[in-house]
Amino acid sequence: MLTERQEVILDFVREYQAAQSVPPSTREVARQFGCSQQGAAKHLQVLARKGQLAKLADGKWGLQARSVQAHLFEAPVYGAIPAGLPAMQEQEPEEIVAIDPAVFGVRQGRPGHFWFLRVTGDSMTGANILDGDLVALVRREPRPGDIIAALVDETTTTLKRLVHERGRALLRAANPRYADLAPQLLESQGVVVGVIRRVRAGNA
Amino acid sequence: MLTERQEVILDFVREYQAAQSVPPSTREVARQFGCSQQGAAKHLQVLARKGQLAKLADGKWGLQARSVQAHLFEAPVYGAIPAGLPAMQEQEPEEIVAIDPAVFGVRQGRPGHFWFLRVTGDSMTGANILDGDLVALVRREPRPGDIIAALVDETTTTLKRLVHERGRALLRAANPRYADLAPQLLESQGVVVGVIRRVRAGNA
DNA sequence: AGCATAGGTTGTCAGAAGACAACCTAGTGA
DNA sequence: TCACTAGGTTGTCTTCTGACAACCTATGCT
Repeated sequence: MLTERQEVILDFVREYQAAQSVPPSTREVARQFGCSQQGAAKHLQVLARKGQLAKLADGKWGLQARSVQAHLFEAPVYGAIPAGLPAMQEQEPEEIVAIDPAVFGVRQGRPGHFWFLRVTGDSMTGANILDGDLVALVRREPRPGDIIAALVDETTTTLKRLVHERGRALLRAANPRYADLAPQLLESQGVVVGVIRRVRAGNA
Repeated sequence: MLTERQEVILDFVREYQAAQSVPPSTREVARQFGCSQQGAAKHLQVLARKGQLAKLADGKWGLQARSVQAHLFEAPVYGAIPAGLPAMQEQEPEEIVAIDPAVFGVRQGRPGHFWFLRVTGDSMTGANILDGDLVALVRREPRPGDIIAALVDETTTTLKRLVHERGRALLRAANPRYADLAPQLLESQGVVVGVIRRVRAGNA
């Protein structure tokens, strides 16, 4: 639908508006892309015609506050983090949710600091975390008692509680059907700070 | 800290910016309050000096995008709704959370349509809703199987599942220790669409 | 009495904004 | 070949913006 050129210009407007709280002027867009004011103005008009931008109250071309803000509070949702932490940045999130991290007591951090994992399986039902739930995670050093997203076998991510017993670190599921794990190398991808569950009509 | 006059002007700027995505000009503020442009300009400068507003990239006085947006996605959290539904609007929320209702499959609605209730007690632990959780509710007609915030005795709000048995509507707790309720007059304040739980470090 | 603060006024000005007109150049499909 | 679109150019114009200067008037504190 959008050409490449239009795409990058739209991105610029988005970022500018998120940072400056005010859409860029046509001349600023022009300066950024090394073209004339009219060139930029035409692009913005085209983007507006295609529904990506709107003419705001003061005549400027920009995004509605709703759209800008959606990009400010958004946190990525992953289905699983197959490889190590560095790969997280590169991996495409399954979904994006817009929520203020402060709800979970997390101050706005760098990207990659706060993220969500969609829970699969019933290993944490004892901690009232169900299949399909979204768990909020932060990147920080896990403490005993924390529920963490742990990387085992370097392939899959599982949610387990970190416990210390007889001086050893163990991963314990909150479900008696699962045995403890005593990994050689314990890699934590994040510590659970919250749970979000969508309740559908009339489910059990 | 702020005078009355400054308070209402700040409110106007906030609302204007949330609606228009762009801060009002000094003249628009002046027009709104029936004073001169310079009168408005002075107020805005004072508000900026007091840290409530900032001078934005294009010279306008307005709020940062972060602040505007916080007011867009926010939903009220109530501890309990003592009186009937109409009173909800008037009651002061216990807290405000910023979250996109779309996370729970709710399209942005009128104010009062989407709200949160802080759960007290253990009557819904069987449905994995714990004491201290935030449940997201929407105002809509409840269907059998829904968990609803029900008003009983016209004083307190309780969370119960709506079930139909032998043609009668019952309120059933998700905890065997509580008996079913068969109220004469069933008033639903909202239907649960989601749960938010803040998980603290190392809790059980 | 003296002085700072909140709130207000009128007039004027320079700068920056978007818009318009007119024209150029590839590429693409009928 | 013709028409349409994407992308680009240079001028020029009007309108709106925030800012400045200068001054007025309460209130309230010292």
